[in-house]
Amino acid sequence: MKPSFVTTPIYYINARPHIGHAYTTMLADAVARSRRLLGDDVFFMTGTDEHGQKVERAAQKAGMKTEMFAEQTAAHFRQMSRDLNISNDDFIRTTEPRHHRAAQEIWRRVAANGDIYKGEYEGWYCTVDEVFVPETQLLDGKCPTCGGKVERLKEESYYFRLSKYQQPLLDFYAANPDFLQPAFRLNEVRTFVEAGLQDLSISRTSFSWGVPVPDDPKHVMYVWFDALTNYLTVLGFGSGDDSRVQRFWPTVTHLVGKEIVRQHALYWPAFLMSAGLPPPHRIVAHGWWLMGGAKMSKSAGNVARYQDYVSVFGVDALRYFVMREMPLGGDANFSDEGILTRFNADLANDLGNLVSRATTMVQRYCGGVVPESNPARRDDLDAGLVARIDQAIGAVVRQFDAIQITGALQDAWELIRAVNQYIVKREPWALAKKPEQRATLEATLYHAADALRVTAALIDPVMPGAAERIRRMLGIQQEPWTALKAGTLAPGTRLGTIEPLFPRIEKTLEELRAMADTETPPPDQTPAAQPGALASPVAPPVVAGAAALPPPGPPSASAPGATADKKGGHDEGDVRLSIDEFMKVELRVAKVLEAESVPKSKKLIKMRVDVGTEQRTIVAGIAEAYQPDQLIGRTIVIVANLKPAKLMGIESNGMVLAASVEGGAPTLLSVDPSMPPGTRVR
RNA sequence: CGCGGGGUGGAGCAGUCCGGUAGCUCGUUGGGCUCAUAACCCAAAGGUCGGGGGUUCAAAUCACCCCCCCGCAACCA
Repeated sequence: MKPSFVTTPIYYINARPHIGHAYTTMLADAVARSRRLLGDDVFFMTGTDEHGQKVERAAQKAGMKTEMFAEQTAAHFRQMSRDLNISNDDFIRTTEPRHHRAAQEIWRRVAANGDIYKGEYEGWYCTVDEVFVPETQLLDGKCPTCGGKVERLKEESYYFRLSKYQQPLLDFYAANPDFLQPAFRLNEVRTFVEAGLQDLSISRTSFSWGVPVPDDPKHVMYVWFDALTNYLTVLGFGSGDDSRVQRFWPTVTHLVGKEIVRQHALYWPAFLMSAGLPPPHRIVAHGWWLMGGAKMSKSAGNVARYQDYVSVFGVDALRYFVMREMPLGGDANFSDEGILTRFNADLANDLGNLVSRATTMVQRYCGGVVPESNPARRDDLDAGLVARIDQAIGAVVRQFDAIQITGALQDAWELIRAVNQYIVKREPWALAKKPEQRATLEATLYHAADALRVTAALIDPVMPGAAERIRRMLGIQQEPWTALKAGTLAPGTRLGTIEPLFPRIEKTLEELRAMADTETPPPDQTPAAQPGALASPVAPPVVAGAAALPPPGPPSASAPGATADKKGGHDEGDVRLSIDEFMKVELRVAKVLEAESVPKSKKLIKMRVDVGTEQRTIVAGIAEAYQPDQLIGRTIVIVANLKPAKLMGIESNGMVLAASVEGGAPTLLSVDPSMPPGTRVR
């Protein structure tokens, strides 16, 4: 058997899993399942990336031991694999001893090759916040977040000689044009490499939550050096038994989001080359899910939870939707309308209804036993369908092989439509009334059932639950794609219990939206991914509705989502301010004296304003809505006692008040020009 | 000239590399059928392929110019 290693990225545990994580994982699962059906010996992994200062901090903030915190958040990702019916063979956590051993072994090999040297990482360090602050963000030499002092700090750090691999990488790309898909991504990476590579800082001493550097334990490995090696850890690298490394490396398909292409297509091959290992065979970069055309973000309140869609539509339907809707590489829109339409049109009307009508007729006209189709008596219609089935098998398998899952599903659905056409042309319900047509009736039902068998096999990687249910209805077992062809369903097979595969969802979007206002299920409730166990009559909780739906009118855009978020999330109780707290904010009337746009900036306008006692400079992000000339002479409201901030190198002393819809253009607040500058607003 | 993606019937997309009848799903309209989940099947309407000139016998597709969206980066205090 041909070895095939399939990976998701390991997910950083600073956030709960959302639709983006779910997508990568479902995509990888579909790839892994298709490889198995193609006869490959598959090893499929996913996992969590748990090291780094952010995790250490988050744990402190939560008042937990870092180990406990990591354990707890990693569990959400483990749960995600179960919820989504993921067939992973391993789940790696970078905090596991086996991973520490593997990462250290890679380090040693890279070091032995002379590619690691000790240097100094130098930068401005804020002792209060305990972070390095980029030079450009400094304010008067002070920390922009806390206003505290920063000091020039040199931290001892190990460096990886990435620069040495510039030419080897370029040679590798040239020799392996299919290494990264889609192809235009490889162009981007190549351009980046050609621009020249800096050596990479790969250790830190300023925190300790990481993999200790061999022979120098005050250092821990920094970000990607540690994380990327997980792909070898799961193969047993560094464990003393490298049989699986031998077998599966480098026949790997790394599924990644477009935001981490550089790490996988550049750092990772360089690390491997240095360690004397071959680079990975294939990296596949997918795009992002947009919500109502906009990027998902917590502040916009439009982060989709995969759980909501699973609870309303079922795992298979969610898997189908994302695979069908997003062609590889590009971005796509995630919307309630989209998934509802796909569900009813493709799953219920086309596939579900076909299964229903075909099995019902076998039940009714043939006593629930698959009849026979005499090859000698087949006519053109039969032969056409048989050919059509074989053609679909070839096309779908080819598409899966190229990871064109959207196309594979399109081809599978063309078959489904062809079967529906075949049934209508044959009119088995009419044949059943004429005893002399018995043979034709049986042939028709045989071919319809046979087509269902093939359909189940073809959708298996994307909808394993639905595929299995179709097989149970037909009374058959899973079969590999390698032997898949039309006409091999055994006559005499007794059907199982017939059940609706994907019952139509008659609810309107409004009703689905309304559900978004009901309670979120308790996070730990585990409805063990029942394939097709659709929305029970009991309130199927929360479609991310309000959040996911594109705003019909601007003003309410993000509000419902934010509300839902609060309800489902952890509210800290009463967030309202006391009057004293509010009075700390010093709002004052100001008059704009001068205004000019900040060069090279898109949004910023620099203004000189009169605040009564003094004049000061304020930078505001309103250039998309106002010309500088329009501002001069206006009487506006500013926050006068805000800490200064540096924007595009200009220090801003205060903040202009403006109303703005999420993502929309701001409208300045103004007061009657008769109010003198400096007047307090309260 | 910062980097990149995109603009194709009402909606969402494919086609663009390798020029030659503009394709798919949803929606709309009319018809057929009654096995099936008010499903299925057939047919029709609906497009200056963002704009402009250019190359060509022929341009959605190639080269050039322009317009407009959307990301990313640097700047939403």
